[in-house]
Amino acid sequence: MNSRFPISLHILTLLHDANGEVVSSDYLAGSININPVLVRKEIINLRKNGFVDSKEGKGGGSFLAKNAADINLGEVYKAVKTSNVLGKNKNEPNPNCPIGMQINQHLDGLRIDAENSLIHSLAKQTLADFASKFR
Amino acid sequence: MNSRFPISLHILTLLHDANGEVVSSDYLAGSININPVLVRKEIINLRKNGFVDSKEGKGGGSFLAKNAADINLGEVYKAVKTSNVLGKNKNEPNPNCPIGMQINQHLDGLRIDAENSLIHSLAKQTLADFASKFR
DNA sequence: AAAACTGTAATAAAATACATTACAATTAAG
DNA sequence: CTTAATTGTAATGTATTTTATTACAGTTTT
Repeated sequence: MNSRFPISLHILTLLHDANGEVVSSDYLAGSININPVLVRKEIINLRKNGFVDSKEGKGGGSFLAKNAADINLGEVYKAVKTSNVLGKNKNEPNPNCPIGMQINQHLDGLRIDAENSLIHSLAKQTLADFASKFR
Repeated sequence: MNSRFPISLHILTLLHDANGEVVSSDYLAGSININPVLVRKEIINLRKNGFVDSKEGKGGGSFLAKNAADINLGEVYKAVKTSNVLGKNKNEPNPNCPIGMQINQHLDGLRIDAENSLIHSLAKQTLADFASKFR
């Protein structure tokens, strides 16, 4: 598992806190404690998903592109998710085994349900809700 | 993300299918298409959790130690889970940043809820239910 | 023109996951 | 009582994924 979700949410929370002011990738990276290049890559994704926008050049940086109340954490999860929640074996199971030949379709069923529950749980909170927990 | 959940569930399904007969790690590995040593390691964990038992020596192998109707998939998940569902950054966020200093506790809150939903979703099915989908 | 940024590619390092080899210990069966 | 089949386990190697680093072109502000 990578740490894209915590990183993205950390970025969004900092941007929310900045109240519309642009924030540099160096500042974000300093709070998260990771390399600024990773932050910029993650911001590309957040931008692609319409959560943030950025300004190039001196004094540039990123800022929220939507109201924090209109970003729910389920959407954030969907925007960053790469791997399967339940894990996935990349070796094909034995097609000559009656169990092996069918298991992937049944595992997929489980995964879809599990992922929906997880997203549903996250979607109960917006970025505004999450940010309001900080004091 | 590793593939311990699919591997464990595959093992359990095969053992269920074997109707109490012992099944060798070589046979299990052949259906899953992974190395038998990995299967044996995974079986150690399944045994530790009371799901299976094994017999050493010639003609040995593993078998279910509980009724398949008494193993729910949420328990299986809990038995194999290693990583955090939402991912976790192992670098400590900046303790001098008001957001950085508090974010982990709030991420933990999210993770607990998300993980509970996921486990709850899996717990709707027992191994018997899962195995009954194969035909 | 200089400075402070973003965007992006390329490469390296570190961490994790999986595979393989090897062999001792156990058990069954002739 | 020897052989064969199996588990248990350690040690090591390989592949994959994740993160970090370096470098620099392009953009914008001052």
